[in-house]
Amino acid sequence: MSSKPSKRAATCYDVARRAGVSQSSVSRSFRPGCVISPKMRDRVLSAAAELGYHPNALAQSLTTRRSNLVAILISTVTNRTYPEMLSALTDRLSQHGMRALLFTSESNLVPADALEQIWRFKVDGAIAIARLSDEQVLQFNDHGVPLVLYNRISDIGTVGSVCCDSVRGEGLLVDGLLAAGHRRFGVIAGLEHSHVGDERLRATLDRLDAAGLPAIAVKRGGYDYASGREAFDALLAEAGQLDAVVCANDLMAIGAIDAAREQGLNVPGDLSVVGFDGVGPAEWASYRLSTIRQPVERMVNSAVTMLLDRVEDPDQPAERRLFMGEFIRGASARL
Amino acid sequence: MSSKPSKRAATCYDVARRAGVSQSSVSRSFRPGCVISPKMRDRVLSAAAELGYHPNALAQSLTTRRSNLVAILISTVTNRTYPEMLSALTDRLSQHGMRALLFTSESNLVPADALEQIWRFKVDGAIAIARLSDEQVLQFNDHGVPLVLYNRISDIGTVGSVCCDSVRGEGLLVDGLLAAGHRRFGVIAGLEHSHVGDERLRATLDRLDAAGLPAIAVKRGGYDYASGREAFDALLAEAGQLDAVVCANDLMAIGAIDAAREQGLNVPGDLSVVGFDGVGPAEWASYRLSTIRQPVERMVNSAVTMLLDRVEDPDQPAERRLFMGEFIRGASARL
DNA sequence: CTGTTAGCGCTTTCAC
DNA sequence: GTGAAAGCGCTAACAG
Repeated sequence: MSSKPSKRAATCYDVARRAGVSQSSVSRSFRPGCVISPKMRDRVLSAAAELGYHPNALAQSLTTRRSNLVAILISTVTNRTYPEMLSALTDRLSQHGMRALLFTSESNLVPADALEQIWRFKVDGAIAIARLSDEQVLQFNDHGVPLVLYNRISDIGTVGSVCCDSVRGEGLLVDGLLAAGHRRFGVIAGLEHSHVGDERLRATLDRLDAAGLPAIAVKRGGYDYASGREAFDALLAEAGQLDAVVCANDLMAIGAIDAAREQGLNVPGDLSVVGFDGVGPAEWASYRLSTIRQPVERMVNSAVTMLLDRVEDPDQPAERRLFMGEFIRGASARL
Repeated sequence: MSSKPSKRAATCYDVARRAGVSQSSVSRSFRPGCVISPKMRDRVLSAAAELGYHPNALAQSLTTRRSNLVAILISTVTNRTYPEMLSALTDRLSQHGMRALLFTSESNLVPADALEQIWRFKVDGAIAIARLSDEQVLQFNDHGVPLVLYNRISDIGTVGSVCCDSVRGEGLLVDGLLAAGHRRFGVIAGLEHSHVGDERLRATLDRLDAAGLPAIAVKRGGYDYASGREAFDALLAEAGQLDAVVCANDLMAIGAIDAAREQGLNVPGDLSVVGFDGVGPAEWASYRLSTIRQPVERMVNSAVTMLLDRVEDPDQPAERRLFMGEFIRGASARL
C-alpha cells in the first residue's frame, strides 16, 4: 500500500498493459458518461488501483481544451475584510468540478504578471474581487476568458457581474436614520476608484440630499479598522457634533465606534454608526452593528453559475445581477 | 489590439511560422537561461506579441514534469479566523514562480476528493493548514508530493512543518498571569484532535500544574467568537469566580471578553483574559487583547522555502521549524 | 462495446 | 546557435 519505489507515476498505458486492454479503454473507464461495459471498467479500475493510477488532469486539459481551472483574483485587503467570500467561492467551484487558481494582490490593483499567468494556465474562466482596469478587462475578452466581477461592474467588454445593491442598501440605512430623527450626518467613504466605495458614497449622499439634509462632512478610508478610526477623528474635528456616521463598510464602522467611544461618546446614545457588509465581527456584542448583510452564499452561487454558463456558451450576453442585502437592525444606531 | 476573431489561441508553431524560424527556437526564446541569439529572440518575441501568444503552462508541465502548482489546503474556519495567512502564502508562492491551487474544506478534515484532485493535477507540492489524517499524510508520501504542515505536525512520513511555539507562547502568558498574582484559572481550549488545540491546552495545564495552581475548569470551543462566549459562560457556571481565562485563540478570547462584560465583569479589573494568534481584531480598542502574535510573514516564508527545497530535492530529511511568537501585553489582562 | 490512429502544445535529445 | 524528430499522458475520431 505504501512505499512505492518512487518511480514515475503510472500512466494510462501502464494500466492498460496491466489490465490487458487498450489504452483508450482505460481512458473511457475514467470518463463519466462513456460507453463501456461494467466488466471492462472493473478490470481497468482494479488495475488502476493496484498501480495507484490517477488520470493526469494537465494532459486531459491539453486535449479537451478545458482546464477546469478558474482564476480567482482577490486583493489582500478584501480577503482580510471579507474572508467568508473565498471559502464559499472555492467550495462552490469545486462542487461544479472546477479548481480555484488563486491570485492575490497586495495593492488594490491586479498586477500584470498575474494576468500573464492566467493566460498561460489556460483557465476556463475568472472571477475578480479586485480592481481591474478597463484595459485589463478587455484583455480577458481578447483572450477569450470569461470573466465575472464580484461587487464591481465594468462597461467594457462582455463581463458578467454580481453585486450587492448599494443604492437600496444605503437607502434602507439612511431612511432608517432619517426616520429616527438624525439630522447631522457624517460619512466615512471607501477608496476612490473603488466601485463599492463610489457607489455607496453616492447612494448615501444622494439620499441625504433628497431629504434636504446634505452630509456635513465626508472622509475616506481604506476599508480597514485603522482607517475607520482615523476617518472618524477627522470627521469629528471637521464637523463638530454629529448625529450619525454612515460608513462604507463594517470594519471602518467598527473603527469609528471605537474611536467615538474613546472620545467619550455613547453609541448609539450620542451618535449612531452604520456599516455595510454584515461580516462576522459586526455581530459581536461590543458592536452589534446596524448594517446591511450581503447574501454571500447566494451571490457566490450566482457568480459561479454565471461564469460556468459563459464557459459553456461564450456568446451569452453579459449580465448583471443585483442582490438585495439584508437589513440588520443591530444596536449601533438609534433606529 | 482587441477583438480577435476568437479563433484558437496561437501556439508556438504559429509563432514559428510567422517569425520564419523553427518551433524549437520559439520555445527557447521563452525559456530563461537558454542559448539563443538576441536577434532570434527579438524576432520571435515580436511575432509572439503580434499573435498574442502565451506559452501553454499545461503543455509545459506535461513535458517538464513540473506543474509549478502548489496545493493549499485550508479549512474554512481557519481562513475566517486567520485570513492574513492565505494572502501571505499565495503572495510568497508567486514570488517563487508557483501558483496556488486552493482547496477549502468546510469540515475541519480534508475531504478525500480534494486529495484526488491534488493527485490529478500533479502539483509540485502542498501546504496544509487543515487537519490531515495519518493515512492522508502517508498518501502524500506515496504519491511523491512534498508536504509542509502549517501549525501542525505529523510523525508519519517525511513531512516538513512550520509551527508557532505553543509551549513557550502559553508559557509567557501563564507566567505573566502568575507573576501578577492570578490564582484561579479557567481555560478555553480548542477542538480535540486539533494540533494547536491540544498543544496549547497541554502547555497551559502543565504550566499551571507546575506552579501548583491547576486549572479550575476547562471548556472546549470551535475557535470562533460564538464558541468562546459559550465556553466562557459554561466556565463561569462551573467554576464560579475566576482570576484569569486562558483561551486557545484570539477569537474565542474576544468572545469570552464580551461574555464576561455581559455578566458585569470588568476585564481586566475583575478578570484577565488572554488569547493566542495576534490576529487583526485582537488589537481593536474594545479588546486590546493580551496575546501571542504569530510571526506570519516569517512562518509563511519558511513554509514556502522548505517546500520548494523539497520539491528540488525530494530526499531532503523532514524538518520541523518552530517560531517564537511575540508577546503582546495588550490590556485584557492584569500583567 | 473495443481498439487504432492522430494529434493537443510543448521540451528534449541529437544532429548540423 | 539552430532545426528535426520523438515523446509527455491523454482524448477524439474512426473502424470494426
